[in-house]
Amino acid sequence: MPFRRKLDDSATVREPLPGTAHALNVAPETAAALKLWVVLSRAQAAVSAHVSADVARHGLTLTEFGILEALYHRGAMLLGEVQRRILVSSGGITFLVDRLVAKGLVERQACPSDRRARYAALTADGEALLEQIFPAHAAMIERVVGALDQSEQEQVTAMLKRLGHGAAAAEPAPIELTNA
Amino acid sequence: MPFRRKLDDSATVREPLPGTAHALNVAPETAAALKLWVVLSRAQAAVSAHVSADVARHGLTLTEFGILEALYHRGAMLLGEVQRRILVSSGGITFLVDRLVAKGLVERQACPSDRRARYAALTADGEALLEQIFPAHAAMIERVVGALDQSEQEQVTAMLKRLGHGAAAAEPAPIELTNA
DNA sequence: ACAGTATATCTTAGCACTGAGAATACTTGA
DNA sequence: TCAAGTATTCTCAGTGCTAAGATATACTGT
Repeated sequence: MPFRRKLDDSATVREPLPGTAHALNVAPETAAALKLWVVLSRAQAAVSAHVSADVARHGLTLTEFGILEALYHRGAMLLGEVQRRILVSSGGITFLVDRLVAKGLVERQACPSDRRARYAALTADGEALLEQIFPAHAAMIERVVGALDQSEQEQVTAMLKRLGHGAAAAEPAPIELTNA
Repeated sequence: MPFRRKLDDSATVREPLPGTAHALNVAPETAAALKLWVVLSRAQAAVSAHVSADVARHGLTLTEFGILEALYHRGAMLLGEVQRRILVSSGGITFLVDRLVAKGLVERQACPSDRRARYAALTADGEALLEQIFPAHAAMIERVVGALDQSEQEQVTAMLKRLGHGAAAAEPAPIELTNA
């Protein structure tokens, strides 16, 4: 069910009920910023939809997959490290790891030097699963972002990295995910 | 409570428990695509955190604000139009508009030519609110994306637009939000 | 006219995640 | 040595949204 959105609303003419539209009249630099925000969100959502659908076929959430991927590529990590890397709340990481443990893909391991801390690590099943699905996953992402060629992708990546760091460092209300 | 994250984990040395890290060895074009996806998500999240926090100060969700903004700048719209513009499910738009109606910011209006359809329109209160908060909101976004100068912003916007359209059009599992 | 199909919204159940607080363990300075 | 402060994880209630189905209305071909 590919669902191609129909953009022709030429079907029925429904008087648009004017309802006072306020033309966006702001300085051009403000307009550029606002447009960037909108386009950034839409692009992320569009790619995200594909990635979500892909991992959902294996019964996984995007966030769950993010954890598995992190553990696969970096090995066992403390829950707090995973949390910061995946950008979820402290409650969220507990919940997510619980779920992955229930699925038999991840296990908790005690930290020998700090008894408060716990490691999350892939089980053999988890490793096997990632080994199996990662290549197709990567290929799919490559295809979905294929509207840009590799050098364009690298350009955008570099700029978005600056943008992201700038935003994260910008004055009030940076990413507030932990609660301690 | 600005919460500056401490990135020095030099405090305690906790043996990293190797745990079989799998080096990401893929073709460079695949690596570029994967990195783009990660950076795109992080940048979006970083900006989103600011925008969310900003609208939350007025008791609004990001999505709610999106609806108000759309109605402010384009005038009354059919629920379905708002839905496609804001990218929420059909159930979601009903719920969101209900909430905005309860807050007195939006009202439903019958469509004279199609009795199934309803318009969403700002109330006088809704208009007043947006008139009051929009300028500061726009200024805040301008500041948050300020790591890029205007011409860089325009470049990124153009590329992200292509990326987003490409992704939305890419073969299986495009954005699937309605349920008909 | 009328059946069949498509469209627009609403209803209901449920899920993924957040936020605040709590329990425990580590660290540091007096 | 111990009190105060910090770090790490967990608990639990609440929130914002999605998905699937229901209902009502409109369109289309015969």
